[in-house]
Amino acid sequence: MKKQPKLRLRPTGLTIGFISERTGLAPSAIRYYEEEGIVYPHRTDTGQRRYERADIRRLSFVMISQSLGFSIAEIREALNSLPSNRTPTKADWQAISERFRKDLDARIAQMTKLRDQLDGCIGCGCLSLSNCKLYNPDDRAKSRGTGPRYLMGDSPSDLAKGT
Amino acid sequence: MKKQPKLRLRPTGLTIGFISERTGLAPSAIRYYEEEGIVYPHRTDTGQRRYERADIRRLSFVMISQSLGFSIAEIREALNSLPSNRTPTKADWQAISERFRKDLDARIAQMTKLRDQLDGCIGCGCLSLSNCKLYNPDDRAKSRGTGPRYLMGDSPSDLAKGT
DNA sequence: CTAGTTCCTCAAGTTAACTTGAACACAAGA
DNA sequence: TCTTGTGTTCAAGTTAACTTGAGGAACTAG
Repeated sequence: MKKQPKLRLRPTGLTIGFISERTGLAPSAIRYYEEEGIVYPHRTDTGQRRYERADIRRLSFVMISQSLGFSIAEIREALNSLPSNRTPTKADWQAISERFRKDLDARIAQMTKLRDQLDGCIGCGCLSLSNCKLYNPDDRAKSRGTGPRYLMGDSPSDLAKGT
Repeated sequence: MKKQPKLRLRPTGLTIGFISERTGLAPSAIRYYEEEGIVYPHRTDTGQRRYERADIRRLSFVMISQSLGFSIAEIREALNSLPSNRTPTKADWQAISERFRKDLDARIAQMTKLRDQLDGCIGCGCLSLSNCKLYNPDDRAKSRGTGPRYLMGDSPSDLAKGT
């Protein structure tokens, strides 16, 4: 039932379908990543995308990073630190991994702290008070959420007013 | 310049503006939480919402939980375990806090594990291989993301086919 | 009583990270 | 050659968690 992948490679490079199979990403996602400046395939004379082997690793890194909670923007920024003139080496990848590791460490520490405060604080009377430790804006996780989520004193209007 | 809050309470209950000031939530957010089944204020005969003091704590819990990464749906589910016939006690709140703590513990452990694998794995040759530990679906953080994010073998079509 | 503030509803916009669909071009195999 | 199978673009839909705006109604202060 399963079609043999057949290494669609043609002298020009790897097709999007091939990349899709190897990474597990949908072609639409891979095209989206191109719009987002994460991969830059070249085109055949008829306009089809052709990728390099290094792009598989690039996209794999994206997937892993996302599962760790990083946004496309953060990932793009990190990838920009890779050399553009040559294929990234092991050391190049480890350098950017290091940055993410630090961020991860910080987030783990913060969550641990919040978790420890949760037990003591949730049942206490301070829950509605502004001086509760859980309310300390510094201790709050950065809003890694979705839509317009302008948490206290961080609204666009405030920024516009230049306060 | 700042208006004295004046405890807008009226025999009927607390107004949305008062709740908004105490929690820091925008009135629009509070109304949204009502749609989402998180608070159920009663109405005056002219249709205005009136809240109880316990709702402040309820909403505070929502904010804390969100900062810990829980979704509205999860929070609503947790809140549903609170007694509806009486004002929740300290013990009630601690019970639901306990559930979230467990979840937090698990997430921290998972992130720690991923972080530890990241160093060794990011630079190795396995990044593009399907047997890399970082690719193990079980080890992947649950997609807590936003839009349609049907990660490998979890597409709606698969579910529809009843696989 | 009138002005100003607060509240109401409902529809539509926002962000992120993609997916889905239409309409069409190109490529590969029998 | 003819038919699938892939590939391309572009517009629009999706989810979550809200915000913004329009157009009114009601409460409060002076």
